[in-house]
Amino acid sequence: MPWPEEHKQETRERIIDAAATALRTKGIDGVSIAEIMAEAGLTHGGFYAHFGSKEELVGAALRRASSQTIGILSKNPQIDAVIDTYLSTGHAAHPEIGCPLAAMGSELARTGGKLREGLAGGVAQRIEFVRRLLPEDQATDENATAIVACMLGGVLLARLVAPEKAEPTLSATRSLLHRAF
Amino acid sequence: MPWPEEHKQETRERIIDAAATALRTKGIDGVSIAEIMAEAGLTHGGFYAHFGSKEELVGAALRRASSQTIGILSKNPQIDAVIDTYLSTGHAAHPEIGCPLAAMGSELARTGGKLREGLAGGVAQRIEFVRRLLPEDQATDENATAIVACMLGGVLLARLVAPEKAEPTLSATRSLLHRAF
DNA sequence: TGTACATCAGTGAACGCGCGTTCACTGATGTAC
DNA sequence: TGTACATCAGTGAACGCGCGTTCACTGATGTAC
Repeated sequence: MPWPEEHKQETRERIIDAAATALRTKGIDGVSIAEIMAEAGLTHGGFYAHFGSKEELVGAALRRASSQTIGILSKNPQIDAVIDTYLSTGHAAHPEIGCPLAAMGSELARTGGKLREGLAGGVAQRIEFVRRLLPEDQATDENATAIVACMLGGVLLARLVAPEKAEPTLSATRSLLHRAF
Repeated sequence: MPWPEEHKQETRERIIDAAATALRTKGIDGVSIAEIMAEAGLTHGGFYAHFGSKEELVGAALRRASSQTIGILSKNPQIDAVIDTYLSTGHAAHPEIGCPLAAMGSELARTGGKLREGLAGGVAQRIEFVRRLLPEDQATDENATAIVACMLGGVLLARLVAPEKAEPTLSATRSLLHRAF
């Protein structure tokens, strides 16, 4: 083989990373393949040597972004810390490295096909992650689901209000969740 | 004047209504001016006699959709009823007649300019609406904000999970909010 | 060790297509005589 | 009352443009001798 075995795989990873960032910044329709490839240091023509379609890349980037988010939240595996990290000013201000559901949720809710399936799996994983952090007598699917929903809504709303209202919005949602659990 | 005074205004209203529905169904980038005009029974060429740009129409449609949502929620002006109506299966299943923040939230969070300003106003109105419904000792901006955030997140998450998990997701969020207020 | 070669990751021009926007035109309407 | 007219809401062809996708080609690389 004329090229090092892992070379193509590394390029693929670089494209996925670029896509994971760009998609969360500009949305699925807001970013072009050419833009993502340029970000990865390539030209757009080579794209289809790595992925069958834009949708396939979006799926891979979504999984990557989900893993990153759970990874960050896992650094402090306590329910209060997870709530505070997710509902932090930093997260609200930086969708490009944050939760893909908060960054692209309403677009994702509209998609069908393979994207949809991967999505449901990612959400289930997220809920399970939260459930395991709850005290034993509260560790239900129901409670974990409600927490994930409220965290998601808190960050999304913080991004929708006027900038000076972002932190109060996050704080209000944190208070509600801390009071409830 | 060769045409009845109110004729053009009525056409404009029809376009806004068509846009308010189409945008919530397919998103801002997912729907074209031609599509909206056809839905209103017109051809695309006439669009610019009514609006200066697509963005201007989106702004008008957003205000329309927000009013519709508050209108529906106002039918039962009690906090428990509002929570149950917003977090209902019907709302989750019908974004096209529901809350525009839940239907287009992540796209809207990315917009700038005039759309952004109108948005912040709409959200503030929503929070104020909820605050007035709270019992006097709880009627704070903070509490109302947290409730709006959680309702928004609950519906969005219900649309992201597998269909059979939608109702449990809504129910879990309703429980949390009823317990907290 | 040095060179010719086969491989294939990446390049860049090109393709149809649908979009937002523009504009010359049409034809339904109320008004003036 | 009937007719010619001015108005302007709406039509439909056309425009640039950027998109996802395709494909013939290039050139950097490891291998065989």
